[in-house]
Order: sequence, then structure tokens, then C-alpha cells
Amino acid sequence: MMLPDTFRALADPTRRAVFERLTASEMSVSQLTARFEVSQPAISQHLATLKAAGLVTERREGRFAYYRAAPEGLAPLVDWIDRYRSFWPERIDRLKDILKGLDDD
Amino acid sequence: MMLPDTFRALADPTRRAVFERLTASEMSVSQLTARFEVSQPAISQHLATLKAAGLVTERREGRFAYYRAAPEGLAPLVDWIDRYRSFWPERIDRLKDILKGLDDD
DNA sequence: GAATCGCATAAGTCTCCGCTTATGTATTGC
DNA sequence: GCAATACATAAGCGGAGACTTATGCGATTC
Repeated sequence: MMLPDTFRALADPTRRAVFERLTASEMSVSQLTARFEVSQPAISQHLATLKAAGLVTERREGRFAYYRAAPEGLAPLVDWIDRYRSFWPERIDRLKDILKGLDDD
Repeated sequence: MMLPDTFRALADPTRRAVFERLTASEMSVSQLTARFEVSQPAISQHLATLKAAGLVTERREGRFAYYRAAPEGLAPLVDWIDRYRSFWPERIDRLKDILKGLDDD
């Protein structure tokens, strides 16, 4: 929710990788565990941290817990970046190009 | 330089505040120390970390060391965000508004 | 040239955090 | 209903990191 939580949650490489994986598709805890080289509790702990930071949402289905990335959770980070991007003109142009490309769809 | 370094460097609140301060203006180590509630060595250590991550540059002048924010250092973070912003359409519109505002200058 | 100043580095402490194994709690299958 | 499955929580361990004080080193001042 708050910027420090966002930065902290994404600072750990494993946890960031979990988040990135969840941007591709929803996954259960055991499915995630199978893809990483840490234990199931470690994955659950990472998910709890990501969830607390608002970067992930949980969907319960029986004994399964499906997680997916929550894009809004990146808002604090995007806002922060945008603030400090303003003193960085060259970068803006690059972004404009990206957005231009999006318009062409 | 690399994304993990960028995230790690900015994860600490004090260090992030130092970086933010240096986006406003160049400052010497002692000037920075005066503005924060940690010791001079702590500031020097934070600056070393920021410098290693490419987020800050150093300018030597006699016995003084002046530091300033290096915008290019944010590139890894911006690139990362842009990748995961693509699956997040609503946010794009907000960005467009920001850029539109910049064009009006 | 001796003392001082600005900063970096060294060394040690303490807290946080990512991981493990062990266990608890639902839910499902037989 | 009992075993197995899916996940969370507990407890403990080891390492990383943010801080301190102490010290070293070049540049400046007198």
C-alpha cells in the first residue's frame, strides 16, 4: 500500500520473480512452489508479503489458494518514478514512443 | 547498474531520501549529513551504495566531495515498470495525461 | 609543518529478514 | 471417519545490512 512496503516487497529477487510469474497467469501456491527452488512455506511467506503490499490478490477455492498480480499495487512505485522522471527529459521521449506504439493498436 | 542493485539501493528509506534530496541539487557529504539524523559515515556508506547502483555521481573538489543524482540510474527500474505496465491498461491513460501536460510547456 | 577539516574505510553491534523444519487447520477422496 | 492434500503459521537459525565509534588519509589553513 505505502511506497516503502512496495519497494521492500520488490527488493528481494525471489519475491520479485514470484510477482513477475503471477503477472503472466494466476497460480496456486503448490504450482508456484514447483517452479521455484524454495520450500512451500517460503513461497507462502513471500505471497503474504506481496499481498500486504497490495501487489497480489488471493482467490480461495476449496483447499486451493490462487494468487494473481494486482497491477494497482504498482501505483506507488509508478507515482514515485514519475515524480523523479520529470527532471529527466530524455527519458520522457522514450516513453512517448512507447505510448505512440500503443495507440497504433 | 543491474536491476537488483537498483531495487536494493532504493529499498532503504534513508537512502531513498538521500537520493531524492540529490535530485533537487548537488550537495557535499557534510551538507547531506547536516540534513539527516544519521552519522557522517552512514551517509558516506549510503552514497557508496547509490553510486555502485549508478544512481549518483561524485564530483571531487579539493577535500570536498559533491554528489548529485544520476537520472540514467533509474533506467533499469523504468524498464522493469514499463514491462509490467503493459498488462495494466488503465494506468497508461494516466501516463498519457502526464505527458500531455509536459507538451503544453 | 602542525593542526584542522572533509570524507572514506574499518570494525563491531544489533536488528531484520529469508530460509528451514515442524506443526496446525481446513478441505477432499476413499 | 480416516488418510492425504493444500496451505498457513510457529519457531529457530544464519546471513545481510544499517548503524555506531574509531581511525586513516589527503587537502587546507595558519
